[in-house]
Amino acid sequence: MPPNQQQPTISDVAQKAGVSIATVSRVINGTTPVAPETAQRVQEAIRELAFVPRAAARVLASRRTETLGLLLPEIGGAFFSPLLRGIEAEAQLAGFDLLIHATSHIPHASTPVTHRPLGEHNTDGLIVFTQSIDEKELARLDALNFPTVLLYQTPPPSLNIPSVVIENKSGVQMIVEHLIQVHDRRRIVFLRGPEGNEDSEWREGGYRAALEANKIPFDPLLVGTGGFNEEEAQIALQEILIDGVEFDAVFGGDDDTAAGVITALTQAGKRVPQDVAVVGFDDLPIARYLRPALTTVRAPIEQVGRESVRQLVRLIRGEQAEALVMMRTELVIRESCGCPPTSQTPGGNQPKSPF
Amino acid sequence: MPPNQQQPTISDVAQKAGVSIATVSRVINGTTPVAPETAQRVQEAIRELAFVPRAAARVLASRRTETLGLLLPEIGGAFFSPLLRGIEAEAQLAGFDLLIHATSHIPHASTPVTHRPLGEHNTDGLIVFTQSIDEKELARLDALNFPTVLLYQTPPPSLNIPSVVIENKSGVQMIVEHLIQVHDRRRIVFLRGPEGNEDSEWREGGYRAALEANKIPFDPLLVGTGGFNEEEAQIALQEILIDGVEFDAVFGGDDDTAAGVITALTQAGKRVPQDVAVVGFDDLPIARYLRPALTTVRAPIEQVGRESVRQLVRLIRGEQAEALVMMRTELVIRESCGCPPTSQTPGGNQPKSPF
DNA sequence: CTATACTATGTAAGCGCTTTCTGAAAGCGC
DNA sequence: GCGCTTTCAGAAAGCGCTTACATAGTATAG
Repeated sequence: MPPNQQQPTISDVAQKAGVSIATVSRVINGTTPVAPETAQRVQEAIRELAFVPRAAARVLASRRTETLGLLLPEIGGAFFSPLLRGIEAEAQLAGFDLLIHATSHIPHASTPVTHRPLGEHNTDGLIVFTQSIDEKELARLDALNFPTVLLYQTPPPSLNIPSVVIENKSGVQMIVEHLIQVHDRRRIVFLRGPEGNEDSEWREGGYRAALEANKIPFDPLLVGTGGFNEEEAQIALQEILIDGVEFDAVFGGDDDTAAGVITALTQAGKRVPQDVAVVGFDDLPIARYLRPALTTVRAPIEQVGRESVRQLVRLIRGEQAEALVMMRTELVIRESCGCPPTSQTPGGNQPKSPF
Repeated sequence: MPPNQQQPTISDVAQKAGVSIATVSRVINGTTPVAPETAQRVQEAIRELAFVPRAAARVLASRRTETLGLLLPEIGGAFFSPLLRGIEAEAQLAGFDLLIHATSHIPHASTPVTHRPLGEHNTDGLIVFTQSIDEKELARLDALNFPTVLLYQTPPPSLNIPSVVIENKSGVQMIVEHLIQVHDRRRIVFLRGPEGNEDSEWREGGYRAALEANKIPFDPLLVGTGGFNEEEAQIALQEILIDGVEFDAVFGGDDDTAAGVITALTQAGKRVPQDVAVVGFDDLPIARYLRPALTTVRAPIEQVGRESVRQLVRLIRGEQAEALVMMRTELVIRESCGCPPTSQTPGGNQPKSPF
């Protein structure tokens, strides 16, 4: 059954403490000094009645929601754990609640435009992950001057929305040059991410730059599409194998891609890294568990999340935010590139959940 | 800068459409039939003004938030990805928004009791993950008759809150008996989860039941604490090795524990599974990547999430919810127990993220 | 001792919706 | 045509807070 007893309101507290509701409000919010003795009485009344202010009423009256919205294409997947952790932690630090919405569900045909799950009507600002809303909606938010920060995506040219991204190109260039210079690989396969994914394009840029810097011609036969997805990558690599294309290394677009690649290679009887070196991008937890352990580029996912909240909070406070924050990436050498195993404790370099 | 132009309100729409605000409200909510022609005019006005109703005002007036709250001890960690996915998807299906809050941050000393992040003041119901709030708060919610569902935790005896859990005991018994009967192991280490964790207690029950059913005496020397955490488990197992306790198998309390165990064993020069068989619980994505691939118990984490939302929605609608839903678990045989490798595609049995 | 300035608190006007109540107009049977 | 029901729409009363403004009481200065 639904809640039966009527919740206490601010008037109940006021009555009990023998003050006006304005005073109760002031005690709760600390907006205006209240005589210590009065405050004390109010606090007691609050405690005795177990009074919790109705959020909707505060929001309506104050026009502040104290809530941040996060828009994602989906919420599962290893990638989102550290991202969510960072965003949640930083939001909490700044005193904001977090409302999360995954956009990629089948929309009910009946859903009217008026029922937007997240927006200016219920949050103070929005963090928008790449590929979660369309450009039109983005333009609307921009026109409204509504605090918005993009994640893993730069704004469309016409819009002026701050964005937080990672240094894809130089990170990829580092790792591909490692394959070329340290391991003497020259026929390096690259598997792209999903269509239209900005990270993927930058990573391809890094890949090409590395080739060029080492005077290796770009060969379109060596490029496939792994969709940043393990199964898709596995299939893509199998096709390349069937086509008989020769190669001695693979740069998967991300770690999931690399995982699929390793599976495909192993199944085809190729040894990793002796026959084919494999490297990824992201340094997800699985990178350490793959055999051989995956050489990859560490992207500070949790930090990216935190940073996006920081920028958003600045926007909400009416301060200036950085137009673009690009987070440093870092080469993580393990074994799948052909380097010898390190003495590093296999299980000791990532924060883990107790569950 | 903050939003500058004033957002349109329901009155603007009413004026533009030449009707009263009541009519606009009726068109938006479909609560009362409105003449098709009038509705049309209203819809147009809404579109032209890009009107989105202020959530706070609706909530305040209607006393429904259409929002579900999720309370977690923390939000990172591989375990939470499928859980969040399930909860988010099902909440969306039921037409609820999702407000998420991780409780385990360092609370500001200044945080007043009146600023509860999630509760009856801003949600229609709460999903409470184990170890995220204390019994007192739970009792308060129960006394309020506020729709609440427990996750991975049964209610304290005095309270009557529905709860969704997994079948720990029989799952564990299956896997431990597999070690005993199929692989002839008799000295099996068990590493407990965090103090007070209910799952861990049930898993210990399953472990003991398996021993008993096979007439193997329980040996306290074989029990340690892994805290459902990779590093802690690694250290715990190292200590058992140092103590010189003899054993031929390990049941980690969960998959993370098993990962730490495998690391510790490998470092100590033990072969898995020849010298020591290792099994886990949960079937997290990493289970497939460990070498040897981890034999474990599959817990339908995503389904648990979905089910908890379903129960909660029933509660919110004033319907009866199941006092306890216990989800089936399932044995997943891979290689770490000593079984031969299967032909199963290593990368093909878990939904994965494209990122 | 009065004018001035605070300080602590109360009064009351909304915030933008939903919903109950009411009434006008239209449809219906006879 | 007359009273009845039915349909559609408006008026207005809140929902439970915040906050601008008013006011009483008290301290400070001249």
